[in-house]
Amino acid sequence: MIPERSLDVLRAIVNDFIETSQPVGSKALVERHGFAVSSATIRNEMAYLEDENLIVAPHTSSGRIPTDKGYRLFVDRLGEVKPLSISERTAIETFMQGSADLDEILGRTVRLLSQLTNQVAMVQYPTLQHGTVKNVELIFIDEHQVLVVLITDVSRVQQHVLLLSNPVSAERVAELRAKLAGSLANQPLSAVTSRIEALASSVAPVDNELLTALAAALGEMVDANRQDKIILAGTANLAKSQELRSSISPLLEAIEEQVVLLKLIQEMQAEQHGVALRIGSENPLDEFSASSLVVSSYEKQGAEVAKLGVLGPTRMNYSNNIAAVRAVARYLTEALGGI
Amino acid sequence: MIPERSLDVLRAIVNDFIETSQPVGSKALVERHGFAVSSATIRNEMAYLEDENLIVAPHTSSGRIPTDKGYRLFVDRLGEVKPLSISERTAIETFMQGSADLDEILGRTVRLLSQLTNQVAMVQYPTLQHGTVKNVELIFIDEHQVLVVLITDVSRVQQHVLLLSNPVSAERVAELRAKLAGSLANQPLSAVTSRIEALASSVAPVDNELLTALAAALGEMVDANRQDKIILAGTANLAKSQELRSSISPLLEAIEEQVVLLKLIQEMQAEQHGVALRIGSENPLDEFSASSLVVSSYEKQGAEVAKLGVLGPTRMNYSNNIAAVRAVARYLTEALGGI
DNA sequence: AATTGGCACTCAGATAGTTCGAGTGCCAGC
DNA sequence: GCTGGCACTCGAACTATCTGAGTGCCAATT
Repeated sequence: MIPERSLDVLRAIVNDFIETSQPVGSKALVERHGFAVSSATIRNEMAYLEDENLIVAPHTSSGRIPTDKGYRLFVDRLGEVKPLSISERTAIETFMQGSADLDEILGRTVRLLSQLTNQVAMVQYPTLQHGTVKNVELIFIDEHQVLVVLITDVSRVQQHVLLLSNPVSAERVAELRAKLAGSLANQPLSAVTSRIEALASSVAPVDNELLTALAAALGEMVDANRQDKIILAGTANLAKSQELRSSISPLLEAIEEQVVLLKLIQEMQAEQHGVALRIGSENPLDEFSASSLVVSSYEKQGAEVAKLGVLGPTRMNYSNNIAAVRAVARYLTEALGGI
Repeated sequence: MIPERSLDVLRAIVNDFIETSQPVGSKALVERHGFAVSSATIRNEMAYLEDENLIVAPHTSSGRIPTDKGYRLFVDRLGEVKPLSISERTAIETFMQGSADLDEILGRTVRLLSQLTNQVAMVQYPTLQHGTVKNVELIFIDEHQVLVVLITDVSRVQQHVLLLSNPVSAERVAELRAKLAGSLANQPLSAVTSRIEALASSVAPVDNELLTALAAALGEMVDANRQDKIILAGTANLAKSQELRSSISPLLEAIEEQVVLLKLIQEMQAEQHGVALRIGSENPLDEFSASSLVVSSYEKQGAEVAKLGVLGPTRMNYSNNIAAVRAVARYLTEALGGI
């Protein structure tokens, strides 16, 4: 077990390093934190922490900086998540106010999170494995085009235009719409495919092309719900961070390649505070070995729907960012309750 | 007028500098381009070009690099737009194949353009100042929520959820939908607001909240058509360019701030080759003073709908990029003809 | 009049030496 | 167990020197 005072020293080192981004030395530590011992004693502590791989000296006889393991211990045991300031709180509230549309809410959320943390913020679109159909609409555009709109229970609206080689009449579309609505309303998404198949027998053969196209489109929409896109904000913050500057290009590529990022945040499990963390080399991908991820889930009607979080250098203000991510997730959950 | 040989020298300098990104000297020029004169003569030419502000020496006695004015002269008079290679052509064709959905087409387009040019690519969503309404749909979600769907003549589909404080019945919504469809179908977008006002007198006062909300929502959607969003791809390429590296953060901010970027490309006018160019300091914004923009319009049914282009360092391969932007704009126009 | 060879000159970049000081590790003494 | 003291280390900053690519200019050549 690591003694209490050593932990105090580690905490001080992490805090100072986060603030100054300079390796921190024994003397500065004593001065800034009012330790009741001399710098020599702190040096001994530091030697011990270095043995434990919690801190490291970038070169002989310079101050120490935390290792990933050190940050990990810090967030697990030492960081108090400080509550947001009042101004931050009101910022969140005003930011979230008066938006009804899912796209707009998520857009605001991601910008808000980026502003609060000064990091790259990301918000995943709600996934709906266990969602249900609220409504399906067919809209006649012209005789070769029909618009399908799928509305799910988080007020997510998806649309797709069907292109038909055989002409179809507005009446037929209206007819099919009625059948469809009756058959699919309030069904779980997983049942959509089989329901449509069941419908196939009850419609006139002329409508077969339409129905086939419909089945394919709805299948795709349901799939798209399973693993969906991420929206980003504040990528410029990456370039501001000294430590990520050198590796910024592969990082940008990785986060632009949504699949990678989705997989990454998907497999993160919430720890304490209801927030999931990946620090530096804990990330499976090399591109992320100098970055940390702070991720939380948000909910809609009591069910987890997707994740949001921030990405930044390992030298980030964890207390702040954890608090911000948690708060924003909570506000987003709240905002989604209303739609 | 600038003599022919001086122009040859300028062309050689631009080409070499684009290739090597090193200042180019008189000796290297003679060697690489088989000029039939000695390096001393070339030096005289270079002194002349420098007087004309077409090239500049980063420091006394190093080679020269083109100025923005030099690039401008190059693209206006000296660059042949080389046709794309066959492999590039087929890449475009396969890339564009088999997509029906506007979102998907534009998404593919922007990634394609980024790949072809190795720059940041951007595609603006179609704007519809002069568009017409194809269809308006009201979809009953529950008694406090109604979904409005607006379909315009480029198969652009926009949606918005209305939140109502007073409950509304499905029947009323259906009723209003019928009226709405009759009143708005095939009307120009600009007429939407007045049409809705006209409708106000003919509906029961109970529906007033719905109608007001509807008017607001449609107004916003029409507005959104006027100046709409841009999608980006390949931002990682910014970081790869040596010359933009230092100023990458404000640049990222500027392009993430869509409004700025939209305004910028909006006011660019096509020059020769049907492509608009802004080179370095020709851009009104300081953030862009080290970058060039290559922009083209694309069309839908013979009318310009929006723009696309690339952003990169002033030291970019203009011949290539102009060709790529032009070709992609053409293919996109073609692809949009089908939907 | 244009071109050329020649030459002095400039300056960024590389290499090397020096100094400075923040910071360390360790030890003897409290 | 803590502390003051001290020798030691090494990056950063500064200076000096050298090198070579490249220039500008001029007198000689075509």
